[in-house]
Amino acid sequence: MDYLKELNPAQRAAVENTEGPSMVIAGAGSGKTRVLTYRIAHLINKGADPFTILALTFTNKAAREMKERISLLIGGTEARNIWMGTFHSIFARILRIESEKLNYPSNFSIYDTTDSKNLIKAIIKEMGLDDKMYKPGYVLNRISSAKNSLISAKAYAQHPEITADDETSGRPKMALIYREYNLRLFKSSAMDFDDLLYKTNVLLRDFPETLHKYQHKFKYIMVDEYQDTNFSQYLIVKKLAALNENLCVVGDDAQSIYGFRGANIENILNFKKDYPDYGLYKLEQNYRSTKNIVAAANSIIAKNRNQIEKKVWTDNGSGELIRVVRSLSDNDEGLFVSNDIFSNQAETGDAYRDYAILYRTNSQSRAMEEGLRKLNIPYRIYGGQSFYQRKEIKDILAYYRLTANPHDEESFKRVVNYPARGIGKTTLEKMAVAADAAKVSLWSVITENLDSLPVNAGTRKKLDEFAVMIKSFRAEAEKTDAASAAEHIAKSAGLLRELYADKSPEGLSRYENVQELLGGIREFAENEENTADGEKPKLADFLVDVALLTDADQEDGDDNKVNLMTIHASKGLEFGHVYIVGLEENLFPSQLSLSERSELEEERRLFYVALTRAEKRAVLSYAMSRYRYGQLNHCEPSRFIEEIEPDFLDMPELRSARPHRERFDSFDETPWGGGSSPFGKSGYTRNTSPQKSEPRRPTPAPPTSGGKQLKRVTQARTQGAPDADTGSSSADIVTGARVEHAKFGKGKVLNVEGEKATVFFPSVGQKQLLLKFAKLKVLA
DNA sequence: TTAGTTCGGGTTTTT
DNA sequence: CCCGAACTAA
Repeated sequence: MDYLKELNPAQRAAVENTEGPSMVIAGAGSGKTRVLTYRIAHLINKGADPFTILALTFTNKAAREMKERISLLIGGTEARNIWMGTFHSIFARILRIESEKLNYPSNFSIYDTTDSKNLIKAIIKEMGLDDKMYKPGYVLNRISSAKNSLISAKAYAQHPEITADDETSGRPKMALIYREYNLRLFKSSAMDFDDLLYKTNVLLRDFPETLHKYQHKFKYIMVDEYQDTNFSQYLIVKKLAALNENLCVVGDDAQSIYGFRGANIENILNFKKDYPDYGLYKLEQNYRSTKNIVAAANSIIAKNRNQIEKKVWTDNGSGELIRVVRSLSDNDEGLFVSNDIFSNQAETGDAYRDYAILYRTNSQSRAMEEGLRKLNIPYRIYGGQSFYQRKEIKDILAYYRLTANPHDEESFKRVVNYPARGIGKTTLEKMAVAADAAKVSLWSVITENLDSLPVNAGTRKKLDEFAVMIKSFRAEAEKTDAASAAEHIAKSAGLLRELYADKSPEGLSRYENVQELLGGIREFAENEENTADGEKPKLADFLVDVALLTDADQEDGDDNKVNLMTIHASKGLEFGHVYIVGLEENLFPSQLSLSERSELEEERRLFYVALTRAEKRAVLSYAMSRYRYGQLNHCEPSRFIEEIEPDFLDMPELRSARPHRERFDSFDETPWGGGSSPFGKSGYTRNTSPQKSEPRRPTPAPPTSGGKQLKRVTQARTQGAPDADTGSSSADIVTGARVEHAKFGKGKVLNVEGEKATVFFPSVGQKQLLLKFAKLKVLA
């Protein structure tokens, strides 16, 4: 029991009180994972059977890491038997066991978001609805929210408020789409992500003996990241825990960032209603970050209204102030951050893997990547387009899925004519009509009713050949292991040949990706953990989990690389040095969150999460202009920067000058700084400014004191590659010069300020252009 | 039926 | 700017 000594009193209480309901409120960096792992280890040490422990985590990766840590604590291989995983993967597993109760085969497919959207798209088309009104993404969101609130298609159609909503928004057919969508999923023997939870609820509701079975089985239940659970998940947990009530939920309301996906903070706030005699444990000591970071984070989260009272504190040193830096553009931001990592790394000797760049949206990674590449800094991007989302991977997996479950409509449609075998749109439409009329799957149409399909003999033959091929794959997959079957199918279907033929760089990378997938399957097949009764796993076994894997679940490797990811993806991680980039209004907080207080608060929690990832150093960065839809936009610094107690910030540039005597706000009409604006001690410039709620920030101050920031930016630029070829050197572009622009035609330069020029074009009027991007040709 | 091209529309976050 | 979808030519 030595390990108990490694815990502080609060942690230890949470670990030792294993009986009865308890809630652990764990501040950022307070050793939440430690508590969970020690608690489970403790249970096992006290004699609990690992098979009776259910631990629900947010990601597969979290589950895997926790298992490893538990193994280290208790030794042996027992940890392997704990039921630990994400809600989705654990209940998919249970649903496969109990599938026949729900009239599903155990090898049902799992549709990912893309599959779901495609299906909805097809339905909307078949119903002859306007796809501008009924956007697949919107429709899926709506259905998803319904499912996560356990509202069936029938209940949806009868719900007065919901239908009224749909009516007024001009989408009266929503309920019908929902019904048809479910029907089609069922016909395909498929479930979408939300079904995995929804159907589990149905199972536990309609089959009391099954509920009892699992209530008895799971004597101890633990839920990580409880603040991110939705109603559907909440109810599953409540039902399963009802018998023993040995339920321990762990979370932090301040880190709830999945509200958009139906997560419900109320679950945390309401815990005491369901379990009045619960034990409450607050972990408030932060072991991760410096005092400055903890205090800054506290000051930010204090702006939120709804929260459980707690005070996170730390014994760690004060550390550096949090630096705030500004760049001219998104590209400059990339250069600055890379440069700063480069010099800081050289100075501290810390490993590259100790650095993270966090952003709000995936699209921001590009500018960062470019900067890092220029300095030859190794980096790794998490998320973005997940490996499993890539077209070539989805294609090959569709073959595997179809092999395991030929009724899978989305997989069928994806591969029936890939590689091209002359089965085109027209044929597919006829098949869809036939399938709908007979209320069967597309597969049934070509295997059972092919003769009645109104197509010519040639097409019929092609369809039959396709069916024969898939059947042969099924036979192959039955008798050999996953790796051999996977390779056989990839080859026989003509996929590998197709990809190999493409010698373009993208084609090459697609081929490599497929090889990587095959390698992964080989590894899976050789892994002893997956062998059952001395037999190597089958292809179907590989497919069970693959739909639920995401990029974040891929092996980390020991690569020493700078980490790039969205803030969402960074949850639960920590890094010595954290750069939070793109801190601009409308980006972070996102434009879409500004209308509602609750959503703005979620953005703020997101910022809190980002900041609390940092151990010793945090840098906040924003740019003054950024490309969006290929267009340059002016940006304002994020309100979150202002919301931090200034005592914890090192923010020279907000008090000092912008580079040169630049004046970005175009209200100022004076061409070039004749009066050289005396540090806009408000009053001068405020006239036209369309003030928002916030007071206007004091405009630029003396050029001289801006040295620090200025130097960084320019240095970044010079250290990067020499200016991209703009046709003519930017030196020629001076005030008064006549220039030509590809789009706007001829114009006259009114003003040049550093990177930026104001040019007048007779065609479109006055334009602000960044010299680096606008390929201006200087006319004699 | 397919391949190649233009066109229009879209970026929040993910199991 | 980048992608997919619709459109157009073989």
